[in-house]
Parts: sequence; C-alpha cells; structure tokens
Amino acid sequence: MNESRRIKDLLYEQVARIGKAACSPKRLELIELLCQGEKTVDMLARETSISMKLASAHLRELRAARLVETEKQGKNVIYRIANRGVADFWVAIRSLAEDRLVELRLALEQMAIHPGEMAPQDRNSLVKLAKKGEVIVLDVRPANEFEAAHLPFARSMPLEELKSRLAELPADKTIVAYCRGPYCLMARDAVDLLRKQGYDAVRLPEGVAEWGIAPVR
Amino acid sequence: MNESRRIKDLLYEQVARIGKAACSPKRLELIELLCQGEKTVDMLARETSISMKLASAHLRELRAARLVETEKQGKNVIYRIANRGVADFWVAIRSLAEDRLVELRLALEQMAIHPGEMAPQDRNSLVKLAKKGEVIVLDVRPANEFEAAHLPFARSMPLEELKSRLAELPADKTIVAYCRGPYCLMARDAVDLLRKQGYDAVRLPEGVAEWGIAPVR
DNA sequence: ATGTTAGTCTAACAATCATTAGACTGTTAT
DNA sequence: ATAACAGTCTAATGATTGTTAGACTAACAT
Repeated sequence: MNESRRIKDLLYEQVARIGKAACSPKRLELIELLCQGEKTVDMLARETSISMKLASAHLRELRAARLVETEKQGKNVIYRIANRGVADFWVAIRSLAEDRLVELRLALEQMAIHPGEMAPQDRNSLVKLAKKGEVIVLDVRPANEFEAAHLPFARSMPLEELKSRLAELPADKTIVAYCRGPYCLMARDAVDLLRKQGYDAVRLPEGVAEWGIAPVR
Repeated sequence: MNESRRIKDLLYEQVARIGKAACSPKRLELIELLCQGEKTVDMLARETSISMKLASAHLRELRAARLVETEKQGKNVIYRIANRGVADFWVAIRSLAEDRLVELRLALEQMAIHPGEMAPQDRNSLVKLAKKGEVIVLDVRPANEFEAAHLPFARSMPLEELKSRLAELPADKTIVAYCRGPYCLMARDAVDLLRKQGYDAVRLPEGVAEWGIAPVR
C-alpha cells in the first residue's frame, strides 16, 4: 500500500517540475520569446528587462525542466525551446488563464481599447486574402524572428524600421500587423503609427505560437 | 516604454497564477482526483494521504487560481473542477512532462512491467467492441466516480468489490480495466487479480480526463 | 599576454511556500 | 444545550525560491 504511494509521489513530482518552470512570470515571458526563435542570454535579458544574471538563473530552471536547450556558438550561448510541444503548452496555459482569471481578461480588454484591434477571425480566409495580395500581413518583429518562423504570406518590417520604410507599403490595402502574440505590444504600436499616417491598419493579436508554427533550427 | 513593461508584467503574472497552482505534486494529484468527479475535503485528503488541514490549504490555492469551485452541502464542502478546460490542462501538462522528462518515462515503464499492460490503441474500435459486447470495459473506480463520468459502455465494479463480484463477469470475454488514468494503480491491481483468477484481462492506462469526458454536476 | 565579452557558478539575503498546531465556525446528532 | 463533525483561519516553523553580488571561465580581439 505504501509502495504505491511512493510510486505516485514520484510521478506527480515529475509533472510538478513542469509546473515549477511555469510558475514565474519572467520564465513564462522567456518561453514566449523563445517561441519566436532562438536567442542568446543577453537578447533574452534585454527583452525581458532583467539582468543577465537573473536571466541565466531562470534559464537554468527552464533547462532543468528540459523545456529549453542550449548550444554554445562562439562566445554566445544560444537558447531554444526543446520542441513544438513547449510552444503548445505556452498557448494552453495562457488560454486556461484567460478562461479562468477575470483579472487577465480585464487587462487584455484594457489593451484592446486602442483603435485597430481585430476581432479574431478565420485563419484560412486571412491566408487567402494575403495570398491574393488583397491584404498585407505585416510581421513587425525583429528580422531574425521573422526568419525563424512567420505567418503564411507575411512581409517583414520590424517596428523600428517601420517609420522609415512606409513608402514600401501600398496606401490602398488593408494592413494586418502582428507580432509575438496577444501580450506583445509591437503590433499595437505599429497600428497606431500606420493609422496616423492614413493607412487602414488592424492588429492581429496572434503570433507564430498561436498558429502552431515552430521556429526552424 | 516603462508603461508597457508594467502592462506586460501584469499579464505574465496572471498566467503564472495557473503555473503556481500546478507546481506542487499534491495539488496536481488533487486536480486529477477532481477530474473524476466532485469530492469532499476529507475524501481528497484520504485519497492523497495528507491531513485534512493540508488538503484544505492546497485547495485554497487551487481556488485562488479559480481552477476549482466549492459548494457547501450540509457539513461538507464539495470541491469540483471549474470546467473541462482544467481537465484538459491536466492532460496537457502531463503529456508535456512525459515528452520532456526521461525520468518520468522510465518510472512509467517500470509500472508497465506488470503483465496486462495494454498498448494505447484506437479508441473508436475499443468502443465498437464494447458496444457489441465483445469485450467488457470495466471501471474499477469507486461507484460515485463512475456515476459522475465514465467511458462509453463501461461497467462499474469498484476494486474493493471486485473479488466478491467475480461471478458477474463472463469468463470467455476479454476484460479491459481502467481507472483514473495512467498514474492510478487500481486498474493494475484489478488486472493482477483477474489474471490470477484465469480471466483474460488487460489494463487501459487512460481515464475520463484523457478521453475528454467531463464529470456531470 | 591582456583585456573584453558573454555567460556560469557560488554564496548570501530576503521573500515566499509547505506543513503543522491551535483556535474558531457552522452544521448535524443527541 | 451539548457534543461531534467537517472544515477554515491564523500563526509559527522550516524549507525552497528569487534576486543580487562577486569570483570564475571560455572565446575572441588586440
């Protein structure tokens, strides 16, 4: 009888290792970033506004749970998610959180007060429109993230370059901007800028993780 | 710039509340139990081999994350999972853990050394066989869990009653026993007993949560 | 060789969490 | 009324974490 207790405790303890990896806000943010593509420690530290030391410590936890893998390249250490299941898990825990926690839904609604928020629509029809060139799907993340993975028929134009590259965008097409996902504000800022310039722009609050597109390499 | 940092921190913090609920082995075990159907605090405490006080404290955490709900019934407090999404999450985190953690896979293989472990097979064909009565799908969990939710065409025969009710089982049919899921040992014990009695019995290491069947009420 | 960059490791402190004990609150039974 | 039951709440403990600082290492540049 106590035998099976020991076995059980062992099993649940292992599953809890994944929970432990997911119980810190910063670690979740790191996972989301890594879903966009591989990154070095200080890229991750800068994006999450924490010290490299702290980033390193959090990444160690994620590695202990085998959710991320590393590779040394020159003097950099490159982190990436272990596989697509990790990205799926990030989407799953986020969607459970949004389902259960009113506070989170409220905060997201606050964000959506900005003009140009897009109602989540059918992905297939968006892809068709993008394929025919009837809308421009604009990826405003840094270029290396676009290279690692992007939505079908998307064009890369990182937020920092947007202002100076406006001439490349046709003024008569609807522009659908997206970034890292619903918690990332780059697409929102891009839409603000585009609308001020007279473009018909909307934000798609999804990214490659939500579309189930895994980064290459 | 710092404005969006604050917003982001808030969002990830909310998601981390779900992670925190899932970072303790005992809380995961409680979630799994509640996936079988509603239960009182001391039922949960007994099943998980912890004190009622500790169970109460863990359940408070789960309630803070809105993963469970309570209802007072007489002098008992009844806990149940908030909705089916919670059960889906339990299956998701477990499957990520099994994918990523060799230690967990090894422990599960140890368990499967027992005779009568069934290879995970097509659910539809199992249901068809059960419907035609060509196999007996046997639910060996306590009766109230069977009532809350069970696999299609399953028969209830709780493990404790199994020995005394053997006469009810046809000796010429294959018996597929299941319980609360892969981490529960009741079906394994049932299969051991049935095989000793000469039955052709196998264990299906799945339960209602894995089949996406939510408990009623 | 020396310094710089990019990162890890260890130790330490503070903060949080798990667990238990003890007092407390309703509810039912007598 | 009183006792028993089922559970919560508070406070206290020890154990784990989060976070930072300082020493360290490996790769590259000069």
